[in-house]
Amino acid sequence: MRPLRVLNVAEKNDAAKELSRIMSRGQSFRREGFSKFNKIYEFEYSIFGQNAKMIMTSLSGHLMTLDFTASHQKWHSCAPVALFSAPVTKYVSENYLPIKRTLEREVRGCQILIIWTDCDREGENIGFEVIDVCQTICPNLRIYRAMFSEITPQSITRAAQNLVSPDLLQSQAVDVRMELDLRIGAAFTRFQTLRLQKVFPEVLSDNLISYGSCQFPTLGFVVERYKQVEQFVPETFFKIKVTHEMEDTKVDFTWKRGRLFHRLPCLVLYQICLENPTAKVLSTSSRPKSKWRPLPLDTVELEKLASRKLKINSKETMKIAEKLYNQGFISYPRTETNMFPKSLDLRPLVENQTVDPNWGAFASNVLEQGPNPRHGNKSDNAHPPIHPTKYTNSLQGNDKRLYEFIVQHFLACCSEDAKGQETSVEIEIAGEKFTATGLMIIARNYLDVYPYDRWNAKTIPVYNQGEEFQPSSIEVCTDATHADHIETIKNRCYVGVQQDGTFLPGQLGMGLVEGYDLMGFELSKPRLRAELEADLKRICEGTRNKHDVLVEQVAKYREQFVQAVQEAVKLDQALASYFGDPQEFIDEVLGSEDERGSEPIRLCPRCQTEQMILKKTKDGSYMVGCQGYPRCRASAFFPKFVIEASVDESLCGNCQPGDVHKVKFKFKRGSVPPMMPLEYTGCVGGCDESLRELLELKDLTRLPSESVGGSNSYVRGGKSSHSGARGYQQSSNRGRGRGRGTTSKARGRGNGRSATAQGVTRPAQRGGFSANQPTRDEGRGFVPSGQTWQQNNAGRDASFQPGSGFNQFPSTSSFGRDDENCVVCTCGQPATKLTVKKDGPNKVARFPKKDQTKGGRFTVVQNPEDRAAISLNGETLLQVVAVSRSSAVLRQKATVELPGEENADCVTKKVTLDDRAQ
DNA sequence: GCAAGGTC
Repeated sequence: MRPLRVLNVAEKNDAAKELSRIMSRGQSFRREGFSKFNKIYEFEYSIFGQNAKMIMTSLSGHLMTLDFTASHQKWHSCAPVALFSAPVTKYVSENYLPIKRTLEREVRGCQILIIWTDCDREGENIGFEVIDVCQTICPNLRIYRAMFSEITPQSITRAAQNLVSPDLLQSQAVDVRMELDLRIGAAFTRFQTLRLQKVFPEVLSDNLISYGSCQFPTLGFVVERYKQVEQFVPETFFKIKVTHEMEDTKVDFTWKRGRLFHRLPCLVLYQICLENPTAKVLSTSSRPKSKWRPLPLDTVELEKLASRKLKINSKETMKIAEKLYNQGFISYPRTETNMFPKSLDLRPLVENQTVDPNWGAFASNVLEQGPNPRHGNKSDNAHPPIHPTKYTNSLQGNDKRLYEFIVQHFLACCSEDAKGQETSVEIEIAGEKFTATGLMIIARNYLDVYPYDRWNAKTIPVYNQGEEFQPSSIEVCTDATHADHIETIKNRCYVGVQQDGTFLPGQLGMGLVEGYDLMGFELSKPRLRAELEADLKRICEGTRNKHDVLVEQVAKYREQFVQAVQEAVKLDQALASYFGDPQEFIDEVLGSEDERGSEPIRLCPRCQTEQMILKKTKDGSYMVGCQGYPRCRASAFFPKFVIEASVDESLCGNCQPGDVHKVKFKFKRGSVPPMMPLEYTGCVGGCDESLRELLELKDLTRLPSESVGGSNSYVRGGKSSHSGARGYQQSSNRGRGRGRGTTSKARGRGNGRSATAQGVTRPAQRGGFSANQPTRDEGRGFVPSGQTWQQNNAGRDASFQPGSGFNQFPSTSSFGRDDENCVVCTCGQPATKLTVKKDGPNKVARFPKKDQTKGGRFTVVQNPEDRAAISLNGETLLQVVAVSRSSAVLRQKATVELPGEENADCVTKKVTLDDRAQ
C-alpha cells in the first residue's frame, strides 16, 4: 500500500511550528518553502489508524483578496454608485504567490488535506482558499478540518482523531462580508474623498477620506462619547465633612445628604452644626461583606483589563495573546465565553501552575479546595474562556506580564471570594446625620493571587450607641475637582489619544459623523453593521442563503449611498463648521444652465449687480443662486419637498429693489402644514413669513459668516442638528482664545484617524463666530457662549424679583399634605414643597441621583438661583430652605436679603464664611 | 488612492 501522505495547513507559521512540535513530539524536520515566512515541517504521525507522512505548512492569513476587475479599479472609471454592482474578482495577490506555489508543490502526491486554520469564521474561509488551490492540483484530494481551540497535546490529539468536514456555510458568510465591505467601502470612500477634496481644497486636497462599514460606526461611537463629555457642564457642590480622631485613628464621616449644589443652604446647615457640635452615636452595625472573584476571561474582558491594569492597548494585547496561543501557553484568545464548560477539567490546568515560585502554593491550595470558578452568562459555543494551557517562566516583557495576568486571573476565578466584615457608625450633629464605615478583611482568598484588585481594610474605633463626643473638626468643602478633568479635555480639542488614554475625534471625524447624521441615516451607528452580523450568523446556521443576504444588504447600503450623494451638501455643511466656507461644488451638482434652465427672480440683494436665478439641481431639487457666482455666493437651497418651482410673472409688492418676481411652488403632499396649499405662489424675498419658515429661507443680503446661527447661507438648513454641530464647535472653544487667526490649514491636517493635531478652532473672520454667537445648551437650544447659563436664565431671573413671592413655584402650599412625605421643621411647621425645574445646562442630571432623605421628604426641588429660593421680598420671611437635587429641607427661621453679590451673606442668623469654606 | 479581515 502506498504510504499515506498528508498535507496540513495552518493559518500562520507560528501555529504550524507549534502543531508540528506537538504532533511529532519534537521530532519534526524543517525545510524551506517558496515563502520565507512560511516553513515546511515534516514528521511521522499516526492518523486514520495508519502511519502517515505529515507535511505541515502555513499561510499568512487570507491567501486571496477581493477587488474590482480592472474596468472599475480606476477612481474615475465609473460613478462610485456603480461599485455596488461592478464585477469583483478573488485572486492571490503578488506577495502571497510564494505561499500558493508552496501549497501547489507540496500537495502533489498527497491523498489527504487537513485544514488547521483558526476555528472561527475567517479561519473557515481561509481554509476554503487553501482547498481551492489544492483541489485544482489534486481533484481527488480527501479534505478534512481539524477542530481545536487551544494548541495543547490533548486538544491537538483530540482534533486529529475527530476530523470533520470544512464548514462551507461559515465560509460563505465571510464571502458576503468581504464583498459588502469592499463595495460599501470603495463607493463611499471614492465619493466623499473626491467631493470633499474639492469642497475644502485648502484642508483636504491631499487627504484620502476613507469610509468603512466598521470604521465609521467606531468613529461615531468616539464622537458620541466625546460629545457626552463635551456637553457635561460641571457644577460646583458643597458638603459638610466631619472628622474625628481617637486612638491614633482618624475617622472621616460623610454627610448623609451627600452634597448640595447651593452654597448658602450648605453654610446654614454647617453653621448650625458648629453651634452645637456634639455628635451623638445613633447606631452602629456590622455585617459580612465579600468581594467577588473575577469571572472567567473572555476576549473583551481581557482587552479591558489589560488596558486598565497593565496599560497595554487592545491591539497589542491581542497580538501578544495570539502569540501566546500559537506557542501553546494559553487557549484560543478570541472567545465570547465567560463560563467554563463542565467537560473541561480544570484540575490539570491548575496543577500546571503549582511549580511557580510566586503562585505555585496558591495553585496547590486551589487544587486542595477544588477549582471553583464563577459562572458567567455568555457563551459562543465554540471556545472556552481564556486560560493558561501550559506553564512557562521563560517569557519576557509584556508577553510575560500578559501571561502572568492570564494565569493569575485564572487562578483567582478558580478560587474563593474575599471575605470581610463591614462596620458602620451613624452619628448626628444638630440634626444632621453622618456615617463612617470601616472594613475588616477576614480572608483575602483570591486577592492573594490577584494583585489587580484592591480591597483596603479601614479600621474605625468602637463607638457605643448613645455615646456623645466632640468631633475634632467640621468643615465645609467645595468640591469641583471633576471640572478640571473636563477642562483638560476641552483644552485638548485635538485628534488622537490623550494622555489618560481616552480618544478624541478630530475635525474631519466630527464633521463626517455630523454630516451623515444630518442626513438622518444611521451610518455612524452600529445598527446596520449589527444587522449584517445577524444575517451572517443566519448564513452560518443555514437559515438564510448567501445570495439573498448579499443582494439585500447591497441594496440597503446602495440606497443609503444614493441618498448620501443627493444630500451631499449636508456633508459640506457639517464640515464647514470646522474647515471654513466650502468651495461650492455647485458646478458639478447643477450641470450647465442650458441643460437645467434658469429664470431670473430679482436683483441679487447681496451684490446688487447680478440677478438671482431659479435653478434645478442635478438631484432634482431647486435652488436660487446669484448669477455672479462665484464672485457672489448668495444662494438658497429649497427642501426636497419642493417638487416643482417656477418663476411667476406676478411681482411682489413689498420687496425691493427693482422687480421681485414671485415663485410658483408645488409641494409634496404631506410635507407642508395643513393650512398651506400644495400649490402656492409667493415671494422668496423674505416678506412672506410662511414661505420663509417653510423653506427656511435665509437673509441673502448677509454674508455666509453673518447669517443667523453662523450657518452658511448657501446651504439650506441650519436647524437643530446643524446648530448642534456649530454649538459643539463653539462650546469646545469656551474659555479659550477664540479666533486666533490661524487658518485650519496651518493647524495641520488629518483624516480623523491620525494623531495629527487639529484644532477645532476656526478662524473667526471666516466662521463669523463672535462671542455672542450661540453655543450649545444640552445639545438643543442655544445659550450665549462665554456666559453659559446664567445669562440664559436672565429672563427667568427678571420674573423672579422681590415681590413676586413664591407663587411662581407650582406647588408651594403643600403644608401638611402628603402625610407620608411630610416633613416637619425644627420650628414645628411642616416643610414647604417646592417644585421648580431648573432649566440650566444640567437639567439632565449628570450626578447620580440619590435619595438622601430616607424616610421620605420632598420631590426633587430645583430653583434657578439658590438665593431666590431662600429668600424673597427682602424682609423677614420663610424658613431657610436647603436645596439639593433630591431634597428640600426646612430648617429654621431666618431673615434673608436678596443679595446682589454672589458672596453676600444674607441670613440674619449670621452665617459668616469660615476660612475653611472659602 | 477604496474595506475588513487575516497576517509579516
